Amino acid sequence: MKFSAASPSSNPNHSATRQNRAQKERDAIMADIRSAAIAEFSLHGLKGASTQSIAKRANLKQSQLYYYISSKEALYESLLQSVLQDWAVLFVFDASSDDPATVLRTYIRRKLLYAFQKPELSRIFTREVLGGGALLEKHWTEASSSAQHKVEQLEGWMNECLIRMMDARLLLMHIWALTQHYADFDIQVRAMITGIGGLPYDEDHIISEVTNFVLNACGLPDLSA
Amino acid sequence: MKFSAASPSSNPNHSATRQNRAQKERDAIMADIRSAAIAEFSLHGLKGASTQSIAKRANLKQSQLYYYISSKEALYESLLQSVLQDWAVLFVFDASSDDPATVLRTYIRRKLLYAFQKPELSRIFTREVLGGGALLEKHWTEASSSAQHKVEQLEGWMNECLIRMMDARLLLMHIWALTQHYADFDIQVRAMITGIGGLPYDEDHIISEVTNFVLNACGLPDLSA
Amino acid sequence: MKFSAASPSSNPNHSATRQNRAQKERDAIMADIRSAAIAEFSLHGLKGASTQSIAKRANLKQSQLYYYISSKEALYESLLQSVLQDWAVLFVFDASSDDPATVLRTYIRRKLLYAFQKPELSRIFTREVLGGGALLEKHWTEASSSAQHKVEQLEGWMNECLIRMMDARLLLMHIWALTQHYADFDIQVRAMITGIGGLPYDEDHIISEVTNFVLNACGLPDLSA
Amino acid sequence: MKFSAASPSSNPNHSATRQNRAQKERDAIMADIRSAAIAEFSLHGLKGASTQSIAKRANLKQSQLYYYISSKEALYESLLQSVLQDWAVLFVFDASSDDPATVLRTYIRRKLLYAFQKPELSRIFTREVLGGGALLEKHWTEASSSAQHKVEQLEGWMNECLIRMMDARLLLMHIWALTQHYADFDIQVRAMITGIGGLPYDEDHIISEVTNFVLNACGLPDLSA
DNA sequence: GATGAATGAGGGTTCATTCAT
DNA sequence: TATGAATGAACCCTCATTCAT
Repeated sequence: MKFSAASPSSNPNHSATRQNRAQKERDAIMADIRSAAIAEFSLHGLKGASTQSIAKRANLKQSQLYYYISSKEALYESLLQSVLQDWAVLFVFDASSDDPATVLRTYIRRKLLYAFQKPELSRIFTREVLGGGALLEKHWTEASSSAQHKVEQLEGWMNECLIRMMDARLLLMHIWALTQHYADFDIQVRAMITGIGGLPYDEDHIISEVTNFVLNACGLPDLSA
Repeated sequence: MKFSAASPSSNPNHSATRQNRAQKERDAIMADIRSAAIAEFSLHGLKGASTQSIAKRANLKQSQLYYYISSKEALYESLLQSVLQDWAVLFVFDASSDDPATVLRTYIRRKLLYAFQKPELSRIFTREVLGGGALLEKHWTEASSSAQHKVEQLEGWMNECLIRMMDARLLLMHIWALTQHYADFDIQVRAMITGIGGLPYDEDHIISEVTNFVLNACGLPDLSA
Repeated sequence: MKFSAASPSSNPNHSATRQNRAQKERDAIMADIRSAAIAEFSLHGLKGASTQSIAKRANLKQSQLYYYISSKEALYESLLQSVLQDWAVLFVFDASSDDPATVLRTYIRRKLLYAFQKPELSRIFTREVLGGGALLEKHWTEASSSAQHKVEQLEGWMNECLIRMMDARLLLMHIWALTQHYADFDIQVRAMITGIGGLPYDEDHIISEVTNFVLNACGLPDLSA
Repeated sequence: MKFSAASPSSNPNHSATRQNRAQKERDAIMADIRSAAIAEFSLHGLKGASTQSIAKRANLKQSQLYYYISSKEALYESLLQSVLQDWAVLFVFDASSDDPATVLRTYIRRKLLYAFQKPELSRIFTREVLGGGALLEKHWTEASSSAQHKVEQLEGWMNECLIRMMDARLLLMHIWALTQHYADFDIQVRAMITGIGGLPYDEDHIISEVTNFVLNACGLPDLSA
């Protein structure tokens, strides 16, 4: 770094390379820590997860862990922020279409895919919510206005009679509940609840079922059936 | 002790009465403990909740607590069983009617009322699920067959074309997700998510919105609208 | 306790006695802890002293210690307050006399006796001062007004030409420095400083020397010489 | 590195120059470390101060620090020795005069100036003394004989009736206590003690007051008054 | 049955120091 | 020489549970 200005390209700079490598190492370790933390926090929550377990899962000693993080709480909060940031992107209605069915279809699909791919992060969020959501308020803000936006669009469609008249805020919440469910509840648990073990829960199948469920609920009979 | 003033000598049946009263006292204390435990476990989970806080919330000393419970885990498990038992009753389709709309309406109403009245117990269940549900398997069984039952009834309705054709197991799950949501997510958090603070979330309003949502999703247009 | 109203004296009450004994036990243990803490804090300061050592010195396990105290800092602060309270009493000019020599003589004697008897407590104070005295401000207040009082009395004497004219605040401070010295510096260290080991530092001798030193400094030639 | 721009090739005497410079650099860093250590040790003591804070205050990494010191204790001891060496010089009666007043005046002035200029070093000494002074014995020796010397001179004056008759060793100690006080006790703390906040504690004023105090105590009425 | 006390394990975090590069 | 990383001990404190009275 100190030398990067001196010889930018002529000298295949030693220390810069080394630092680069070190940075990569560090990033890799940080990634390990984050994923270990996601696993542990998602299973046990902030209080219940131990830095011990997180360290072990990341192949570090407990004291090594503190070389990379400043505190358990800080680590937790940063993960929480990750979900919220991810969602700030997903929680958006596609502006490229005006058709309610299309917009909702895309929205639900995205939300579910995220749930399938990162169920653990999602669960950290839910756990936080169960605990009262004290930490959420700090990092919310942006998502809030996004929700307001969507509510208005839904209300617009209702006024144009494009979808069934209903409480738009609750509609949004229902979609949220349906999709979030597939992150929070493990395949195994879902199987238990429906009472039939070891089913082939095909993701595409779920996506289409949820989508049709919502569209029908909005008074948009699906053409696929 | 508390009773020494009541009937010191009138009743000759000493031991029986005293035992009776002791039993009542004991039950009252157990109830305190359970409700304290529900509060703490619902907020912090099994690992996160401390016997200390539970005892304090129940107006007991920590050592007194152990006269009534055998361990923190046992207490936790017994609460978990409570929810499951409660649900074994609620998770039943009313046999007195054959009309899908009526049956679903009742079912949803019951489930939501339970969510509104005992959100904390519900949350303990969700927390357990988030943790992988290891303990659930032990106490499931009965609920499982009940679910199977309902799935069959739903499929019957579909075959008779009384409700839209769809994956009955997922339908059941969607209803579950929608209703459970209102137990797990506090009013305050729901407000945050929809982005509008301090709304008057009328319970009847929610019940009717959820019901209409599901009925429409099942292809049963509501007549109330 | 619950029964103390019922039979105040007829019944040699069991639980009351037991509680009394328990209280004594507890007081004895607290005294052990305090004296252990005084020793450790006086040697190593707040940061440097470990709860481990304090516990060991008080014949307790580390976790037992926390049954009696709420935190290391709280224990430390309570000791600090002790000194200040003690001093609030000592740091007072005897009102029963108007003679400067007598008043100063008594004052110095008291201060030195305290230094000889509780040097460790005194040292905790000095250590705190060395660290900047952040905690002192919280518990000061009363001593402050007492100092102001004394300053005024000294100035009164000066105006009446009973003692030499000088900066009264500094005079007070000098007395303070001289007396405090005998608490802070161990006999052994004092010997080192004056360069002669193992002297018979007779307390009465010191008291009279310090007193004469101050009286002479105030322009009050001692009659004893 | 920092010097690579200075004289890259002009001077043929490469290694010698570089070594010279390196030495200077090293000395500069050592000075930084020492002053950082003085600050930290003076605030928190040996146990309480962390190599971390020392390194940071010296603008070094913690591991870099160990190129210059062998251990925290060694660093501490070397500082302690510094004070003692400084004092071996100051703790000396000026031989150019025979007049007690002049000698004492000079002595007190020097001691106080040192206290005002290097209060932190002084405090490290006091802290060590409070802890029992174990480390002091190792590095004492020379100061000891110097004290003995002074005691004899004081006793000489007493025998010649040039100053009041008193315990010479204690007289020396009193002077020491008075002067040391102004190093150990911060202006802020002194203000607290006298009960009047934010006063202009003029150094010259203090020097003259302390001097007069001692001279009067020795039976040498000051002429300045 | 109730209470204060005991206990050993564990949890989060910091520290002094060393090592490899 | 400088730097990030490693390490094991220590530190403050809390916990679940048991015991004696």
